[in-house]
Amino acid sequence: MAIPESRSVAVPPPAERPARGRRSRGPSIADVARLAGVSVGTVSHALNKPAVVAPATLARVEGAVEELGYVRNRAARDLVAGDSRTVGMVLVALDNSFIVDIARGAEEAVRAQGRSLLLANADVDLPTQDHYLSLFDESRVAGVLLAPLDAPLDGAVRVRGHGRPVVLVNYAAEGFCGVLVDEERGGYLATQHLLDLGRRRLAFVGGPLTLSAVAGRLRGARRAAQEAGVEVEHLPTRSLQPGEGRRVAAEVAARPGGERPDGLVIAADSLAVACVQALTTVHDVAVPGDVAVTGYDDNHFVSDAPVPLTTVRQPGQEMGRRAAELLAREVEEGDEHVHTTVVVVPELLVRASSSG
Amino acid sequence: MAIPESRSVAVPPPAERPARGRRSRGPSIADVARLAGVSVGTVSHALNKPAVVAPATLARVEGAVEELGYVRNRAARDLVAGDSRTVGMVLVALDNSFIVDIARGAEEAVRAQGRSLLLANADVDLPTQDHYLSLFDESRVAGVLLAPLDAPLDGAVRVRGHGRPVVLVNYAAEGFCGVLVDEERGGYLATQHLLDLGRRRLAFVGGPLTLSAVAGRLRGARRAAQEAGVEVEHLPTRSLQPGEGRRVAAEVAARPGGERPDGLVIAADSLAVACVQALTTVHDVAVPGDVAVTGYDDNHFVSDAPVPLTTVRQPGQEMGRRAAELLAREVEEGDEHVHTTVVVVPELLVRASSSG
DNA sequence: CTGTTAGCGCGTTCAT
DNA sequence: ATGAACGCGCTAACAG
Repeated sequence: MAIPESRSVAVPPPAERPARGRRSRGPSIADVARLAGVSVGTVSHALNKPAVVAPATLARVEGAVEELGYVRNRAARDLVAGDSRTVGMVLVALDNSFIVDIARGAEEAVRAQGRSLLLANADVDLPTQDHYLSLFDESRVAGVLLAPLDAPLDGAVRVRGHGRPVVLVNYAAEGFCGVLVDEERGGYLATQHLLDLGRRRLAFVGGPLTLSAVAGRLRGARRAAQEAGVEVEHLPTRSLQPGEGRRVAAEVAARPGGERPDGLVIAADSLAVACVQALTTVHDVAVPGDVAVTGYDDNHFVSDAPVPLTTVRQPGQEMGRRAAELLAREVEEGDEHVHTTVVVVPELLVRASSSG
Repeated sequence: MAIPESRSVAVPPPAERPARGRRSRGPSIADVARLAGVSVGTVSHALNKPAVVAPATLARVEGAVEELGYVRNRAARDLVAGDSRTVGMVLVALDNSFIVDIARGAEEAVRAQGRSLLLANADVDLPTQDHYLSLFDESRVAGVLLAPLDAPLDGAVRVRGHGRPVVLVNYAAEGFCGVLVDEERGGYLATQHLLDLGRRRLAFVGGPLTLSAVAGRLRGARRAAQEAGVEVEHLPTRSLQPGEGRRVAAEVAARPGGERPDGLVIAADSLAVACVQALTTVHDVAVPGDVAVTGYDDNHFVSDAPVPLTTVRQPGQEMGRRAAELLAREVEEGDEHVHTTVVVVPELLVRASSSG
């Protein structure tokens, strides 16, 4: 009699390893316990408070960990612990040294707190910024540092609403701790400096004014000028790109001598370097002889530029550090926390573009 | 009769909220289920595959989520899923545009894969690099991208040993997928270019040669020269800092006319910009008239430099993208994966420092 | 379509 | 000093 077909078919052996492309889960604390001949509780103790476990068992556990290549599972640990020692930081972009300085300062301070800092690059895209904010939120990080784009803060508000501390860097908003740089003062310092040099026909170059930093710098320039009893003309730009700097250079050079500014307060180094280069090499206007120029940001290249550029340095690293400290405080204080805003002051760096 | 004291003491009410400084855990899926009047399974469905749940219940669940400010707990989700859609990237440093380009390319490609990219800055410190490698390892990320410092790869080897894919960027090592740039070719291109210009007394500036990238560029320079039947002198530097560039400039300028190189292949823009500036402004040596110069890296500032610098551009963004693609493949293929090294080619950008 | 339930890996009592 | 057992929040599998 024929064996029923359904029985004659060999049962496929259980897959030795997971399906193709699937990664195995790796050894767990239970595997370690089995190999070491102890219980999971003991392994956990050996891992977290080695002091309370007998040296002999400790050694056996360590041996098993080594042999198995065991790695602690952070998801499980965080799940039971209910909190995390990781801080998330979302950055508007990475391509300028100011932001990078902020990140480095934050990194240093966060590590000093015994925490770790994970960075996410929003790359000047609001949806991406919000994506990473949510990722950190869902990951239950201890807190979030955000150097946001100049745009609505819905994502940050939501995270904050979930009770997770969020500290803003280089951006002002109600309901958050924040670290700001005194933009107004930066504009004031640069302008004051040109006035001290005896320059009187001043222009502020930069835009659009929807960039709040630029608007602040312009306000500072106006205040300094007003105190000296002179005017500051505003030469607007559509962006902070070098091309706009070259355009302004041409515009300035084209004016008759008496109407041409003898001092330019420029809102960004990118703009300023291009402007100076165009002025000196194509329009035959001397810097600082005919026109003294200040930039803004102290980008890493401006001291090695053709005409080293006088500029306003923003203390990025300090800002990162302060932000991390504000965050730590907020984590510590919980609900009783009251928000604080730290304002740091920029610094004028005098170089050849204005020191003639 | 006196009531026993132990009974007369009012029992302290259970703490309304956790102890000071402790953060509450926030609402869980169970809270949502309770409020919506459904089971946790249904909530999970509503969250993950909304299609299979009745519109009415879906709405109730969404309402409850909204009202409670519920946030998915990624630790728990990853724990049960056993895998993660996050990729970790450890960067040797953030302060140069090449690395940042790599990070941006990687970010873009990783997002396109439906994954997220988290960055960690090692800040040129090996323990920090290893710390973040372990963090990602414990977090069970899908894989790790590493742009490492020029140092032993123990940490990466360990992570790899745990079965987690690690792709190296800008570093060569056995047992890993990697993306490299052909340094030798970069040196060759720059040197060939100067030879095409008719320059015959060539020098290569840079060091130390323990930097493998610098050594490769020098090899390429030597090969190009050999093919043309000329020699390349090596002018070593102790670092790639601008100061060393100025030092070399002085050294070159001090030589008698006949012994002075008429072509400089310089191993880094930082060095080259400083060298050119010193040559032209302090030593009265014309560039490219007396000496033609090439740099390396295409740092963002060299096109706006005094004398715009001819340089070798490394396709950072492409490298990041390729690395992310290699990683995705390795994640996909699991154990059957065989390591691949992608070599991308640099590109010569001719500018004024050599185009006279 | 919805409810129930069994783990995922770990830290933590509480006994022993 | 060690072990057993519970629960963190969630998904998947299955039962209804």
